[in-house]
Amino acid sequence: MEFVQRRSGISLWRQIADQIRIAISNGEFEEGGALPGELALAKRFEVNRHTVRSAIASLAREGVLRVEQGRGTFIARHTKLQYPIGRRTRFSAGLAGQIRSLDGYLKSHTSEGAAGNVARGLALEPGAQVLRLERVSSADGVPISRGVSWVDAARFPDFADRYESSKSITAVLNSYGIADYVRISTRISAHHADPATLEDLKLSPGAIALRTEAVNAEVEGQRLEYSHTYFAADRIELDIDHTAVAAAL
Amino acid sequence: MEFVQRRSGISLWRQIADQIRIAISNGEFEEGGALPGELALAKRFEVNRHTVRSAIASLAREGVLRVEQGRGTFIARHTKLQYPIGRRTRFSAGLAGQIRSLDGYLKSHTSEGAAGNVARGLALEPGAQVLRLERVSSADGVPISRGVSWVDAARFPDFADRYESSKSITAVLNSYGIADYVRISTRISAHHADPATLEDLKLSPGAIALRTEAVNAEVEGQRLEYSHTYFAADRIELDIDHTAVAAAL
DNA sequence: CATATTTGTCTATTTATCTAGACAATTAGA
DNA sequence: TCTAATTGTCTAGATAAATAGACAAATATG
Repeated sequence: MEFVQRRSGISLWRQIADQIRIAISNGEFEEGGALPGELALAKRFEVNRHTVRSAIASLAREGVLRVEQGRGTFIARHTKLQYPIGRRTRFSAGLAGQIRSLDGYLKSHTSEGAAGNVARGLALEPGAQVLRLERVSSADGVPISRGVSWVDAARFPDFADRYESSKSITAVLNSYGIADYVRISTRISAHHADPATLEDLKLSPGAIALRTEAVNAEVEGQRLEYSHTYFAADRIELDIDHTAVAAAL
Repeated sequence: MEFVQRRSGISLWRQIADQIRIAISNGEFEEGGALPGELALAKRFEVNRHTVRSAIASLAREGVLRVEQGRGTFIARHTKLQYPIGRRTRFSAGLAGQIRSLDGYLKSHTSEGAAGNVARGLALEPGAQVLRLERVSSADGVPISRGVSWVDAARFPDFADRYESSKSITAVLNSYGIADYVRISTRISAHHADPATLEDLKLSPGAIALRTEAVNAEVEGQRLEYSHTYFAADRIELDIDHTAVAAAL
């Protein structure tokens, strides 16, 4: 937590806010503990006190800091959610115990021809008809992920209707007689969030989206679902337990 | 690729550059294909032509775009490296075939008392003496990751010296008589890169670091190495193959 | 209660970013 | 060779970000 660059396209207050956020996330401050004073921070970053105040104000708006006149500035929120990924990944089960409520809504569902990556993921011919479902999930009222899923339209003709009533991929697959499924592959990347993701996850420009590209299949290998999921990187991290994968077999 | 926000702490040219980068990464343009003209982009983003030019100039400096007066602006680079992660993850082997050369250097090595997370990762008592190695790796001359590894100082007293000559964790472990090891867990998160990472990976402020926190152990479970690795998110993505994990058993 | 320390608010100034317009230089094609 | 379309360069002005300083308001402490 030391330097800021000028003329980089990122305002100084934003760079400072990012560094404070990282420091908190690294555990350099206790939850509920005090941040150094505005004058101390201004000296440390070699900027004006007002610039530090802008950074603090933005973190306070996000709920990361709590400011009290005459007393100081305090760390309000600390931890990220942990989303386990493995052969037995299930969206809702993974976060159980970490949050009080998990809800989501189906934002849109359309039928379309499979693009290259979708066709590859589902092992279909390019152009084959697939259903595209877009959903947004929130934990305790805070949006955490935006997901786009594709399934074979021929095999799951009314997938969207069934999803709308159950709100769970697992339940819908069960209703089609699929008792069990496993994840075949997960590809992870990170990007600056695109406008659609910024809006759905209520993020501000420059925020980071952790993206997973995943394929779920029946135990015998028949492809079921291909998905892109965008997580708000400042609210969640992905936890891959290789031993659990082995045990699950 | 549509909107930019003012007063967000991210300059307009930077937001536009990020969105163009995302569009290229999503495959919306052919490699070698032309970007829309500056006037068209200015209209699309509802900004002045000069603002678009700033965005293009920064992407050209990075080597993402190539600008030719009178002709247009073209996509110069396209693909990201793919770094496989699984129970048998090996740093150097994973990128074989994707790049011509892979080299790294040991930036520092020190001895220190194990902090909480390090002690947990290595299953040692907090405060136990551990070696801390910091290394930077480059593929074809472009830095792609910065890693910090910790090992038990009692068990591997001259780990750093051996690493310096072989430049490979696997080789050093072999030299200690450890023929095989497996990855127990990987935790993945994404952050704005901190100043040290920005410098080591030659990134500009606002760039994204994909971070893995990993534990490697002997097949019988004895902990060997705990590490934090920061990847330049615009140059590489992580590829988790759950089936390969199963096969490796 | 007096004092030091903290955050809050105001004004003014400087610096950086963005807009606006004009015209030059290069290229491709009719 | 002429024209249209592209990127390159320059000047000027408007808007936003950052600096500088003064003082108010709230809090904790001796």
